[in-house]
Amino acid sequence: MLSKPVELTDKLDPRVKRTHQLLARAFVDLIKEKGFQAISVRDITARAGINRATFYAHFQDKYALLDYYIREGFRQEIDKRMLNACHFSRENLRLLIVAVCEFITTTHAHCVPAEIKFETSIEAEIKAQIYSLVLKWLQQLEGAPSPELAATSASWAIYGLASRWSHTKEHASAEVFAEQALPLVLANLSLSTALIQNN
Amino acid sequence: MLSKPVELTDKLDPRVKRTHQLLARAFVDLIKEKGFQAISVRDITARAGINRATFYAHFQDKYALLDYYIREGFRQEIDKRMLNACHFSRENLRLLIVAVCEFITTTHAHCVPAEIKFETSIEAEIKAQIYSLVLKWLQQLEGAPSPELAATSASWAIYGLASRWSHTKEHASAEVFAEQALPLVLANLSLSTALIQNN
DNA sequence: GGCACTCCGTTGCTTTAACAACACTTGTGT
DNA sequence: ACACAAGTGTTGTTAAAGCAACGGAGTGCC
Repeated sequence: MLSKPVELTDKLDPRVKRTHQLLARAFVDLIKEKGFQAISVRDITARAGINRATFYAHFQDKYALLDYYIREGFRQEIDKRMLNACHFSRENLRLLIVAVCEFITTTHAHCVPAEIKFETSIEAEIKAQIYSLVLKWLQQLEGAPSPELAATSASWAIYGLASRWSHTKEHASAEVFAEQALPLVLANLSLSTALIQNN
Repeated sequence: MLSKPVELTDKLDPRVKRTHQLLARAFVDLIKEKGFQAISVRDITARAGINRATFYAHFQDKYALLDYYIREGFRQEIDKRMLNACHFSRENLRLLIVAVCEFITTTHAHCVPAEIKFETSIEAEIKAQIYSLVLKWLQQLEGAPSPELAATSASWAIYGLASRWSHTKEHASAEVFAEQALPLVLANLSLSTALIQNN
């Protein structure tokens, strides 16, 4: 169990799915109430109606649950826009930026201010997922030089831009911002525009 | 398991509680959509995310689930008004009538018209619970003659009145109706008014 | 210091749920 | 008449969750 908390969503024991859901729901509720640091594993399991020993059968500690929750949340944000099934395009890259913006704002709504663990976990997880997604896109193109470097710079740039956007008072909509950010990210990708399918 | 679906609410395996809840929730949703008759056990378990074999570990069939759902629903309606913890009084009897009215209206909201199985199950279960509650009250008084007969007539009268009320177009509020019905029920109880604590 | 308290992470054992498979009944249509 | 689907109950086996209990670590308190 400890080896693979990687959700395949389908074909997974219904009991496991339920336990994860219940824990995650109790977790976010408690975070809204007390903040992440103040929460104990006892709190989470009591709220979820799950035995404490069962918690440890699924997650190493509350930090692992946080990571899991963030990972799954962002993955769903990606799936919702069907970006995993798609190829590289200007439009899909734009949607990816929007997805990052929206995920950051929704998680910030839950997070009591200045909980660094929250921020750093989000950053690491989102960048990792952006990286692997963009890398997959670039590898499908086959004309791109050093896709690893390009994916790295893209993931950092996208997260950095979205983070700055979210911390800006009175920021524009995610859609508008994405249009602004898009050329910068495309530049970072250092792709000849010929490779990019418009729309 | 088949012997005791009597919910004690507390001190019950969390897994059992969850299974019951999930089944009940899926059940009412499906009733709203298709009506009771059209539902199969497969439908319920599929919707609830519960294995079909597990269903049969808890309930004999969908009729048993219906009974369980009604029983629990009305029991909660009683608990909500703390009538189980109380003694007999004019006010508590009034609250009991209100509880019956409200329960009937909420369940009718779920029930597609003219499903007799629904109606008859509700009637039987509610009357039984009214009976045992009123009987307990009367036995506490100790001055009441033939409490069994009195409780029987009260349960039939209360359900009958409430049922008539619910089927009347443009009926008054349950509170108003309860005030009307109260003297009739008290008469049925054939108690000397001296025994009744006012409020 | 000693004491009470709370949380942590883990263990052995028990209870419950999942799952696949089975024989059986009840239509439905061709 | 026959296959065919779809639902019903039931079974044996396996995996997950519950549970009580443990030692250990930190915290406050007198």
